[in-house]
Amino acid sequence: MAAAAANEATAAALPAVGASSEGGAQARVTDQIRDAIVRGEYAPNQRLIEADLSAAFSASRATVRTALLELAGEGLVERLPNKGSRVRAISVDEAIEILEVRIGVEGLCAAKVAEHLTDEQAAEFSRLRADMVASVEEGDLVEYSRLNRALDVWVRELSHHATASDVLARLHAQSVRHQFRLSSRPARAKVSVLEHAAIIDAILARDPEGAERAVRAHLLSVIEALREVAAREATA
Amino acid sequence: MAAAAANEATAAALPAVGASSEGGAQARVTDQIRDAIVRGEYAPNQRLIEADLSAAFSASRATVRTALLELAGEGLVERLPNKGSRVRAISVDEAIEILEVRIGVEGLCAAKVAEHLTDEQAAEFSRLRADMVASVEEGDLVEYSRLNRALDVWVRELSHHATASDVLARLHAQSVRHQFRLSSRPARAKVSVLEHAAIIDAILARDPEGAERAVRAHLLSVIEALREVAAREATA
DNA sequence: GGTTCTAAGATTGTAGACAATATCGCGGCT
DNA sequence: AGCCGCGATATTGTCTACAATCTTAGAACC
Repeated sequence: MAAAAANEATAAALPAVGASSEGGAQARVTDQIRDAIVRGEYAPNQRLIEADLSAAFSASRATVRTALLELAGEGLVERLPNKGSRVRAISVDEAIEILEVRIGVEGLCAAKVAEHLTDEQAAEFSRLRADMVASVEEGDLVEYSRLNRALDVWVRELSHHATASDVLARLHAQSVRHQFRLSSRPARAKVSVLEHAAIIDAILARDPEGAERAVRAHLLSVIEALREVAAREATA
Repeated sequence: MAAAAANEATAAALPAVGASSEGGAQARVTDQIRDAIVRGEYAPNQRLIEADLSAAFSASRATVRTALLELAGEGLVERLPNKGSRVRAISVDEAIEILEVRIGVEGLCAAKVAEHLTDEQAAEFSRLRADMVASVEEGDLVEYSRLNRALDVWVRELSHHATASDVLARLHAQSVRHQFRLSSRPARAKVSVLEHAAIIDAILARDPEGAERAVRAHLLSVIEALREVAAREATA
């Protein structure tokens, strides 16, 4: 069941890559390795030996190789020429860099959504907003985390901005591990939900610049929180 | 000479991929195909048949295949499962999308540069600014275009922001063809040089927000120009 | 005449073997 | 004892052959 949830999350994060249901050994192995990395089954910096993966997933080395190339393109795997592949480790500094880039790109998406919002979409956003507030009040952090991702995905989708979506999908996939560290802190959720509400409010008000500002404020806050957590961990 | 210039531009745009000088057939073929695409030797949407490329570059099909995977990761090649690869065509709409994303990311880079500017860097930027103005006054469009790219690369480098640099490199590689359409218009250069000067001025003033605004203004202007050119071409 | 089935051709996907390269440990030398 | 070179091993890079899949052309049929 946990595996199914992880699968779902990954599929939602990278819809462009291709349906994971079928399409030959190629896509299957790629998806399996990706899931294993995202779920943490393979640790950061762990070497990914083609022969081992080949045996583990019962596919030829050529297939595994193709999968690794693909994942390298997504930024999940690092390939050192003649030295092999390994799980790319994202340091806290890199995670912050990713968030900084997301400010601009996600801000753009939010602005686009605010600009072209239909009434039905507005209703959906209102509902999502209410659900997020409720989940935090009830202390249901996993539900809140789920809604969180849903908001991200919606904004991406409704922006109808393929380029931005691609960039965000790639960045998001890389920083899944760090997202996780924050999402489990109740105090963090209380702050975060207000910021998310502000984003939705700006979108509902059909205010592109306001949405952009709200996204920026939220991500800056996430950066700050990440810095704090990192500092605390360093001293501990 | 034109070929050498194109080569240089590509190498500068994607320094992370690896030195093109050596490193096995792998990198060589990848670079050759990339150059061929960027230079327009292979037209957009043209099919890239592995066997053909294999013969053309005297490498095995596996090597070509790996190269195509790599290029797909860079967004230059489109891979349709079981149907082959082709040169990815960037429509005007997509080019505009790319520019919109660049607003945020390049703005971030410019802000970072403005924030951490050293005196030597400031001197270099001043010189570049003067050179740009001079090249436009003399009507030397190819020189101006070169300085243009130099400014972009410098800002990326000096931002010390690996994530943003990667994203920008990828986006830039895809839109080379459209850049080209604008750079050859003298009227455009006269406007563009003012905007570039404004960006440099903000950086020299060590004003991060100003730099971000200047970048945004410039790229919005580029978008507008691209729309105009596209509209003119459509009616013609 | 048009449509659909079929078969041949073209092209990609997969597999396994071999070559090239890097890594690591051991023995000899200083 | 420490360092350097050298060989053994592990791993990736490359090649060739074969299988699967898609595309296209032609013939049979309605």
